[in-house]
Amino acid sequence: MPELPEVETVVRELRPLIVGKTIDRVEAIWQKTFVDQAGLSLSGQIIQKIDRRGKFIILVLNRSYLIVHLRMTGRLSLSNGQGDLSDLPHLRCLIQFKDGSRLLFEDMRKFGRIYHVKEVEEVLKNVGIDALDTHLTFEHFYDYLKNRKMGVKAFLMSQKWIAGLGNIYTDESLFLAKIHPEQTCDQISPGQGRKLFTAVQEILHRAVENMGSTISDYRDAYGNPGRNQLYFKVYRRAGKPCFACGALIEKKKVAGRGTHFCPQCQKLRGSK
DNA sequence: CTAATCACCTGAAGGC
DNA sequence: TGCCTTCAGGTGATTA
Repeated sequence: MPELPEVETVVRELRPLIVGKTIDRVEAIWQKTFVDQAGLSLSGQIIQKIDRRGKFIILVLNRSYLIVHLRMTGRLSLSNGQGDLSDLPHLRCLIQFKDGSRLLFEDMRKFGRIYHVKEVEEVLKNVGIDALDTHLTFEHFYDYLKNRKMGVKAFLMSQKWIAGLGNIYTDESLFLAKIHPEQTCDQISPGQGRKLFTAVQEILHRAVENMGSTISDYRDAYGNPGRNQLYFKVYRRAGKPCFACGALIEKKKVAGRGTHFCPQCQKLRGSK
């Protein structure tokens, strides 16, 4: 479900709602959802701030961290504590605050996780720089690309170098940059690389402005869907005409995922 | 190092 | 109506 823009939307919405709240207790309704590796109590700790890196949400507490990953169908929302929890069949974890309100984690498919750790790196050690981090320059980006024999879609999706892109925004970025998803990284020229770098930023910024994309499950912290799906150029448009050239959009499995691209605009290139 | 497959889960959609 | 297969905004482990 959520990629960087959806996670960013949730973080921005939750920030004014939960920063400053004191935790009373955490209840795991589905055991596997909550992974406690901190070895200290959550009770009495105050949420100092809420941040994000890639698709991870980081709650900074006094003496430890809660790190949330929504995976495919996870949702976070704040409840005033009055509602009936039995109305929420997919509730997996609940963070009860001293003021009576609570942060709910619902997740139909049970892939999502909430980690309680003493150090952020315990969870994020293999996660690269955030795709919208202002410290990420083109030179930096191209250094990651240039000697890699991996396909560019797999590279963008991996999270290891650049974090935040998932299946939707990878396909949309590659279309905007006119690069074939199976293009090998080391065959991407500096000029193409520059186009890809700016395409990624443009696609992600626009998606954040549109409060993310909703295909079926994603909802923000208020339960609202995003509207960026209205602007997809290739994602889920297989068999439809390309907006740029009219050729039919293709779909094939690349890097293990359903991948959408225009065979005319995004040609595989053999050399630089 | 890179790619492919499976595993983890539930539910929706399409074919017959 | 119902059964069966496939697919889904993700990622981690394991196997070639």
